[in-house]
Amino acid sequence: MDVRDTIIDAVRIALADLGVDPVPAIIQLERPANADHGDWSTNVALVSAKAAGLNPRTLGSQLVERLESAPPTHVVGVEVAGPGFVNFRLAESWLHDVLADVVVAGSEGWARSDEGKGTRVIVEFVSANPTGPLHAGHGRGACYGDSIARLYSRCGFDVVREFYINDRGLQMENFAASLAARVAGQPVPEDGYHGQYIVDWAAEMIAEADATADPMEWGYTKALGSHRAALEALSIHFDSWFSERSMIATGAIDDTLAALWAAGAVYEDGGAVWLRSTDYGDDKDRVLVKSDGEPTYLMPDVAYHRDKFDRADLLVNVLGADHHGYVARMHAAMAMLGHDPDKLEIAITQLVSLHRDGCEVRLSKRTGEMVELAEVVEDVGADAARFTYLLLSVDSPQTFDLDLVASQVNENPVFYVQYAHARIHQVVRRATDAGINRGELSDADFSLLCHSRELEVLRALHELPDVVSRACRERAPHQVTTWVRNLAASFHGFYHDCRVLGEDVDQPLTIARLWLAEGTRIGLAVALDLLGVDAPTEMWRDGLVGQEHDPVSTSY
RNA sequence: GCCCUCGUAGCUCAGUCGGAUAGAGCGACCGCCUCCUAAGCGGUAGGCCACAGGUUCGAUUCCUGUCGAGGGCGCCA
Repeated sequence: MDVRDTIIDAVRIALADLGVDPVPAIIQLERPANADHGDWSTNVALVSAKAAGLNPRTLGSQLVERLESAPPTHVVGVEVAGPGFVNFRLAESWLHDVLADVVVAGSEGWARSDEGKGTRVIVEFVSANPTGPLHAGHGRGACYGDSIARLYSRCGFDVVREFYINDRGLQMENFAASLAARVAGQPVPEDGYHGQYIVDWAAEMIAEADATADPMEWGYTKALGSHRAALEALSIHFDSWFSERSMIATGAIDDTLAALWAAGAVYEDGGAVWLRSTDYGDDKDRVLVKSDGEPTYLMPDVAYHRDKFDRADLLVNVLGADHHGYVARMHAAMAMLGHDPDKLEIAITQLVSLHRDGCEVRLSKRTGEMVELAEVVEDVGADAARFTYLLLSVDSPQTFDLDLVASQVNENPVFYVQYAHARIHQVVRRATDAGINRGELSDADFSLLCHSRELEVLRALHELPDVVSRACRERAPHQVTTWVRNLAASFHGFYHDCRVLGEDVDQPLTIARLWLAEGTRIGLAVALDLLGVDAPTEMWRDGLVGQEHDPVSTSY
């Protein structure tokens, strides 16, 4: 049982004994910023003062009296402070119990939960049109979407990663026309795609000497292949690629339109079919079928989401901020089809702006100015790219300075974290060489871990389950990034100040510290896995290769 | 004009489910390798948490407004 639950239960009983009615449903217990305020603190006396008919300080004092008479496990001090906070001081033994919990759970079990209770969730992300390569901006949504999928999995959801392919419509036609024009040696149409890649792909098409190839089909295959390759380079794998065209074949689009008519959700005006999205808070009604009889992008999209609701309990879409306007209309459409719009969660990522040579590069396939995602990954490496994309909250716009990132690859915080992991493996190897093994958990004496550096690492490890749970709930993988940087910092501090091996370290302490390293390894492994970043067992900086090390392993 | 996100140290950003003295990295300055990888550790300097009101015992955090930045407002996607 987590020490917090023990304390909260004791507080609840004490409040009831004092006649506080009602006892608050939620009793907040938090770790004070200031160590002088103890290990854990509750504001319950401030919150419940009115219900108790006492001033907060008095209620706090009475609580302290009660709690001191029968202190919960690990609690060695209770006091009232400030305006009425009740602060708990704990014996270090509570952190030693945490370490035991961590190593018993292992990297499979620690910070894994059942919160999702098997809820089926489809995370749809990237979903870039197959009209050109992915650019650096797509990388953010790609890494973000994959990481929240990992978080959902770890929290007990049943997750499908899905890529929706807009493989028909006006943009596809423009793309095909652009490709065809280049193949024929003619200028690209005004509203076509003007990127260099069109030139390159046209040349490839000619080189393949398949004159009969349909530019749309050839280009579609080419673009999708390039998407897969770029994502693969980031270790992002989709479980499902859902084709817009497939819904024409299955009749899903027609069925959906019929369902909308039946629900009174649409009307005809000026030869077009409109969705009554204003009934559900949208700015204006939206066209589903154009007056020329062609569907807009929205029509198949509505059908697609209807299909997803047949397959899952919760839909999560990752979209760039430039698609924000889409939220209200899709919620409206789902509500009108009888689905709970709250089960369609749309995560908006603020845009990535790219700088190269000191200038901003606008990312647009249509104008042709772009930096390919594959190029970024090649330049900085998959781990640095992923970590960088997941460094910030997606609510903040991100500036990616290619020159800076490329020149400072070795200063990327990802290496700081990975190095902590590599150090752990290194010290274990050294211990093994010296004939020292952690042995059985039950033989270790964790009470020897009382250095402030050691306790700091243990406190960080204790936080991980909460961090993961919250990061999942808030769909905020950057919280994991922040946490793992902090764990790495605590570990490096420990490693610097506390020697694990050596003649001046008693064997029981060495053993206890090896277990601490193992606990840290588990924390790093769990967090890095959630971020999709490798946890290398060794890293050697160029030029620092020791003679006992194989130069081949210099890049981890 | 309306909608979304944001405004925190010189720079890039955490923190904000309301809590006690607001943090990190980079940059600047000063230190630490006879010792498990110095890809490491420590110290100093640096803040009207954009501004103004409101709610509260308590606001950087919640609400309203103002200013500023980015994005959106198409029978494109």
